[in-house]
Amino acid sequence: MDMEKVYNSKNVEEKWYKYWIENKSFSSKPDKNKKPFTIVIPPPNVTGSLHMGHALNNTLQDIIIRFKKLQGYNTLWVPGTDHGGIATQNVVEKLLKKEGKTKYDLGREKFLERMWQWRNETGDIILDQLKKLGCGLDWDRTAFTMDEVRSNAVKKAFIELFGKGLIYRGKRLVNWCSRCGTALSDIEVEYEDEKSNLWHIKYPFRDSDGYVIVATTRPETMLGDTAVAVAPDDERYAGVVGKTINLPLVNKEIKIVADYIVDKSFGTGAVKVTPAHDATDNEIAKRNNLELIEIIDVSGKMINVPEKYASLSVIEARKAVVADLDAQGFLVKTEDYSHSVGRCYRCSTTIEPLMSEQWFLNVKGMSKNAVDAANEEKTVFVPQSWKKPYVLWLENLRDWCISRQIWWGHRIPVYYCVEENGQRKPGCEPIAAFEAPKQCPSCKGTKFLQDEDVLDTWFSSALWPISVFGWGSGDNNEDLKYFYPTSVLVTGHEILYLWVARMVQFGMEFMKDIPYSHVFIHGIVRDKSGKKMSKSLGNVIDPLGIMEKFGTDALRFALAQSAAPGRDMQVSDESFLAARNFANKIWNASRFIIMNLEEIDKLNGNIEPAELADKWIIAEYENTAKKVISHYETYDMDSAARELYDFFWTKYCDWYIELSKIRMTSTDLKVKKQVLEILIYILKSFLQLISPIMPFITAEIWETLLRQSEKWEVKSENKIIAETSLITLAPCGRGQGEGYAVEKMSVIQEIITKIRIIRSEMNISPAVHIEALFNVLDDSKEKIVKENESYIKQLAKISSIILGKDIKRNKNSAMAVASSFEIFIPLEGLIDTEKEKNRINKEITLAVQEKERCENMLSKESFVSRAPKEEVEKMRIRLSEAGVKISKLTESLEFIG
RNA sequence: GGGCAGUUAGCUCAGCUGGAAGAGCAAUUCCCUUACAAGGAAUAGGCCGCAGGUUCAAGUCCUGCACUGCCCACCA
Repeated sequence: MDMEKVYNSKNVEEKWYKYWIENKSFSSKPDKNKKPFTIVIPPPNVTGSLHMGHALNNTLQDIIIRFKKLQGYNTLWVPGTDHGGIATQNVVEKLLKKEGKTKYDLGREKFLERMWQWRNETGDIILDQLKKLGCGLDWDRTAFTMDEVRSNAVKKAFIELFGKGLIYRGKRLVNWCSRCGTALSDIEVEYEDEKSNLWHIKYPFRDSDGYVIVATTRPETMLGDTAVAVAPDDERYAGVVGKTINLPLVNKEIKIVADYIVDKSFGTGAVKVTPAHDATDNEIAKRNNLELIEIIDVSGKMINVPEKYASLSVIEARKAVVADLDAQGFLVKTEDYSHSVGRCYRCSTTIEPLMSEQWFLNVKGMSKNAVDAANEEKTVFVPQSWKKPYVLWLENLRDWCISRQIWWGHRIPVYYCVEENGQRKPGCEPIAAFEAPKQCPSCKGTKFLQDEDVLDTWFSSALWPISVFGWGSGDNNEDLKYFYPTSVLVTGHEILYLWVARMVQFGMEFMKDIPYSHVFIHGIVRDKSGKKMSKSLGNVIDPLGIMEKFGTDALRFALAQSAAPGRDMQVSDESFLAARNFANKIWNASRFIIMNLEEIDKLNGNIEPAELADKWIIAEYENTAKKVISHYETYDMDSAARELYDFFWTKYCDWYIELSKIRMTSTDLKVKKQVLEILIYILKSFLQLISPIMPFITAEIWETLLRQSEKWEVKSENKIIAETSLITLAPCGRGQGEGYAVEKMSVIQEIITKIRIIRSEMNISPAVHIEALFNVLDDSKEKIVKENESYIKQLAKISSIILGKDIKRNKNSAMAVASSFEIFIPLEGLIDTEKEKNRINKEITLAVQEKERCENMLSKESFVSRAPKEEVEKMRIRLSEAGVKISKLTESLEFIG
């Protein structure tokens, strides 16, 4: 059996993923006899390349899926990608630009061909990267939001909503990105603070002297002003409401109106109203029946304005208007001012609110259903704190602008009956249908044109949990019945509204049921200094590089370990290094055991705890397993990872394996076999428990271990760790009732530690075995030491032990006081008296502090009378132990002289 | 403006329903002890953000404040 001295992740990872794929380890079909556990992946964009956020998100999902599989569920994790709408179109447009072309040069059809070509060539890269990450996805089910099945779902959804009258067309103020040339929904706008100015402009009355001063951050829009608004209760303007103003530069008559939304404490208390280019102003206009003048067009150029400003860009117009206002004496002052500006979430271009004819989805009913589901705890948030903002958002939702003026996406399935020349016939209703209708129901015309717009990419994303199971393509869908609703959605909070809320809305609308019962919201991965990772900051850690350098299991473990639900995390090379070291520790502990199996006959799995350490490690393990399982179930991956780390390293390796060496070197193979059975039982259990986090290394060790311990006579289905049920869920039971083992063991551990300290501080070489004498202070503990002398000898390098009462200290010896023993280490010629004095003095200081603390507490009548009896008793014990310690230490100090 | 997190060792973070401050990394000392130097044994390092309150007892519960970060908002 050759195991390399250091864990080599590369070969192992390739080997096992290939094995899993070949054996269809991740595929799942409806099975009435098993409970399903289902996750659908948040589909990465086809433009995506695996970043830390993906790595975290998918590692967490994989941990859940693999854990649930161990628990015996019929698990399914559905993979797929999102076509990514604007983002993807932008990428291809950039490529065209390098060739000196625009999409218009190609035309819609050729451009889409180009898009598909690009998608087919590069769109699956991220899926391959998920394979490297070890994700147990059922690849036969790979879905794409624009493939045929998903497109059918989109059409079906649109047609249904259209039929119910929930989708409608209207001209409204929308968020417009002039670079992308499309409308955006409210949440696709990102606000960012920007330094700018607040311009104070004089608006003179038309029929009398005087003026009002308005303050604005957008002076150019004054060209489209149709009113000035003031607060109804603003005394400064009490007399002027209803008066007319002569709009400077335009020479147009506008009214002064009163509206509650105006905040009299801001600026001058008077607001210029540009209904066609500002959301608030638009509402003021509606309430006051104001005229709407569009002065900015879809390309961001000025229109319907005096000739000298026409066709200027917004920024140019701003400069010109400010200059002219100033020249004509209307500009009162210019203040520095910082305010937030909306930007396109895909290209960062400043968003221009403008009037546009778009498709909207009325979301009121759906939102209410989604809110109810949350309030009835049908959708449970982890952590719970996300429920409130989620509900609040849904409750204040405006209708969703679902049309986009781009080409890449689901074209709106609405057909218009047209004349031969392509003109829409005014009397005929638009028809929503899967395909172009044959005949117009009203005019019997046969020529149709499809709507030019495509749907918001999030429309198809919202259908994802049902479309991946084929909703919209054929009836009697077994998959949908069996797997829907899914079990949990795992996502970062940045798409809670953009995506999560909408899936719930659509799920309630089309399936009358929530899409998932749990929403597990994890944090964002940040860099070492707490900054969000981004290409522009250059602080990105590439997960692929980490996998290459430290191994995939190390990456996964490090991510799991810092993934407290709902909290952002910082990762750095050090955390991956530590995880890599842990993987290596697992590897080497296993290697030690496997090496020792060589001369042993096959093991049968009979566990017979023969001595204290056996009972202790079993008790410790079962305790750990209980906690870890509960942590997995509550998505506390960080706690699970930490618990496993601590158990394995500090309990199993540092103590149990070290102690097992006593029996391991025994010439009696029965003794050796007995301890190996336990070593392997614990190791296997541990490997299973941690396998959801570290699937590769555990699979490799599992196989090697079974091959060696059972001499290949292992049932084939048991070879694969992921395909066995969790043995830890059925503990052997030998650890039960052994709580005392933990206590007894701690007596031994304390003694060993005390001796180690002496060795370390006295600089005694580990090669030198020394003598130890124990003066028993507590009779009840004497037996424990007597029975387990070998442990002390082994781990503290003691050659012989003398145990008894009234044992006195030798000259030239070091001493220490453990809770129930005085320990003497004779150090003829080795002792450094000064050092020993210092050490004992230090101990005394600590003990005195302890004693004072206890006395203090016990002297308080309130404590003694009010605290629980156990606490008072504990304090008394502590006091007496401290007292003994001090007297023994002082005694020995005097002894040294 | 509203809401939500966080503030514990030099760094990254644990500390459950209140009862003697923990881990990893970094630092110091000693050790290649036949699983592992990607390791072992030990050491040092903390007014647990600040101020009050509840309690016999507060890192832990309550209130206020400060700072940091995030989300939301009709920030002219």
